[in-house]
Amino acid sequence: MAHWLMKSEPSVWSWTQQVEAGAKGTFWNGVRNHQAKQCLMAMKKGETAFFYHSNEERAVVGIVEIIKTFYPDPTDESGKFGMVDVRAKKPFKKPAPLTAIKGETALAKMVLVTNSRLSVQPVTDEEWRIVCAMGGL
DNA sequence: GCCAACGTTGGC
DNA sequence: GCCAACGTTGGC
Repeated sequence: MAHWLMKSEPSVWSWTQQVEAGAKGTFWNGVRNHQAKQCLMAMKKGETAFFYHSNEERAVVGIVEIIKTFYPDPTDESGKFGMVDVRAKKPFKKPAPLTAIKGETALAKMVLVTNSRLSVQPVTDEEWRIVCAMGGL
């Protein structure tokens, strides 16, 4: 099963809001980048993704689960992009900050490190395991 | 708030 | 089809 990482600015959509959305979850819209779109399209129901707070916080704060696969984003006028639905699965006991991720040599190839601007990205099994451990899981 | 990195747009 | 200009993202 594949793993992912999804970024959000906490001032726009935060982990707290994701948790409040509950088991029903919410749609993850606003992706307007083809690489990110490819990732969204590759996601399968039941797969898991890190929830990363960008900008103000810069840390992985929890895990979300994909509950609905790729479908068109009604807010995209071009009709090219789409979104998935996610629900909060598990919070990190403590956030795994970007600085810690960058300081770990085994994570040097993480997309978060090599292509910081990509908003939805794949995570390898090993990276998943290490970052979960950082988060106290 | 600044700026580097990247993606997109548009003129040629 | 190339590339300069511009806009956006996100780390610092």
